Amino acid sequence: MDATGTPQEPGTPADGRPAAERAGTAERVADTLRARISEGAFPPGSRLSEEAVGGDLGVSRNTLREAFRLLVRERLLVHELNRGVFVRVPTDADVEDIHRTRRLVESAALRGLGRPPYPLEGLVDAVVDGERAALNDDWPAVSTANIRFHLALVALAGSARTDELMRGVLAELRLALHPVADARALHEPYLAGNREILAALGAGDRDAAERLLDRYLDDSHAQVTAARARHRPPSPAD
Amino acid sequence: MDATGTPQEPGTPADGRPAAERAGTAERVADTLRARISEGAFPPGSRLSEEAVGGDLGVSRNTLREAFRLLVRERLLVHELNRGVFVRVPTDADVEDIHRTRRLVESAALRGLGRPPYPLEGLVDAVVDGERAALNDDWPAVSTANIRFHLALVALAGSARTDELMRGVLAELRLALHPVADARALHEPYLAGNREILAALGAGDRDAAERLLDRYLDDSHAQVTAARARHRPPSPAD
DNA sequence: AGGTAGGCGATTGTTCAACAATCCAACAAG
DNA sequence: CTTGTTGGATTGTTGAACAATCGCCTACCT
Repeated sequence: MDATGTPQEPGTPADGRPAAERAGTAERVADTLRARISEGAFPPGSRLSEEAVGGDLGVSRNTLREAFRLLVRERLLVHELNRGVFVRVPTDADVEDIHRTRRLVESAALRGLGRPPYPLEGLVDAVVDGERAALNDDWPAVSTANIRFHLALVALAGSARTDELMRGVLAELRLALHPVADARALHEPYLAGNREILAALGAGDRDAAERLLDRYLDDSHAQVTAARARHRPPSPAD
Repeated sequence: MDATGTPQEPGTPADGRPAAERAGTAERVADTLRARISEGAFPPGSRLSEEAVGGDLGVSRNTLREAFRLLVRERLLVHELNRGVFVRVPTDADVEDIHRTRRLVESAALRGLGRPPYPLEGLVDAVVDGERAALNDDWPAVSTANIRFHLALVALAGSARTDELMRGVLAELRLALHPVADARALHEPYLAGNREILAALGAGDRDAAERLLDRYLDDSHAQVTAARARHRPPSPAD
């Protein structure tokens, strides 16, 4: 009946969340919804009806509403009183704020590094995965690997709270990128960029890495904004 | 019956949250609980019974549970499955991570400043309020002003997401500080420190401000940790 | 014809009551 | 003293009910 509906158990929620303690139904539902949103099953702007989603996932309205609250707080959903919850539609101002935050945090993570060598395993893995995905023309996977690269970069600062901030911000960025179809032109350039940053860090040259990162963020912001403008629904004013 | 219970409407939630859109019952309950926790009505470690709190505030269990989820996500409460929600008891590791985050973000906020002059109104207000509160021996208010000072400092970076991170982190810090009774020894030294930082910024000397801030954070971490150790329940291992 | 008030269906907001699952402390048995 | 059991209390989750609100459609009035 509800073949796709029963919320399967994501041993580890696949997004990297530690899942410190046993999960209740609400958080499992939230995990499921988070995954569906980020993979585009619910495009930005779409409404999530309590009845429809609840029936689909096989949970009651009350439990579902608890899950909604969680996702609203992570800015994946917005809640309009008496109108329901919608998948967030990030604005250009959001994209700008996201990049401001990234610049602040990622730069600071590099600047705070001590003396080399640095523990770069996470970065290496992300770069390798990204390049492999590119060979397979799997551009969503390239995007995921890119996000993992920057998460690993922030992880060098060694702060759980900062990591979580970044996880949220990058999830938002993915949301902002969703309407862009041809992910290739958008993600391909950064494969080389990430490898360069990694190489600089491997050589112990923190300052060079910071300069590269700064350029990366400038490029990213410009590219993302341009791509979004290109893919904006044709101006409805005729 | 529930004289103190009825959740009054906090026009603006007093904590500085913008309250972008109309608030539902759950978020109002969350605001009330947040206030009560930060003012110590619910000390860290205490359990929040659904029945008791729900009856006190005059809301149903379901609505209350929605509010609980919100506060769990901001790390003010912890949720143990089938056991209920408890006011968070920050560990020394938490205090360390909090300071790591503060150092990362606050330093980056200063470093990202452009050319002087800087918009320092928020910082000035916080310093003035703090000094006035000190004259009145109102040390909790001094603590609040100190938090406002550092929030204003981060606000110089101009990122809403960063501001929100900091709001949460500083609320956690207040929680970690709660068991410490004599707030005076803890907060008094920072009055002068904050004024120094403000003076450096007023003079346009960003680097000096950064050095002062760094020293402040070192001091703060050491002092907070020491004070917490002093006020820890006598070690039960004999 | 056109704008407006009002009605109506659908959805959310909130509460209530019920039952299952789990925990915990007290107690009984070995 | 340890172990197992039992029973009460609390949370987890559901389903149903009703109020409040929204958006649309229609009928009415000018």
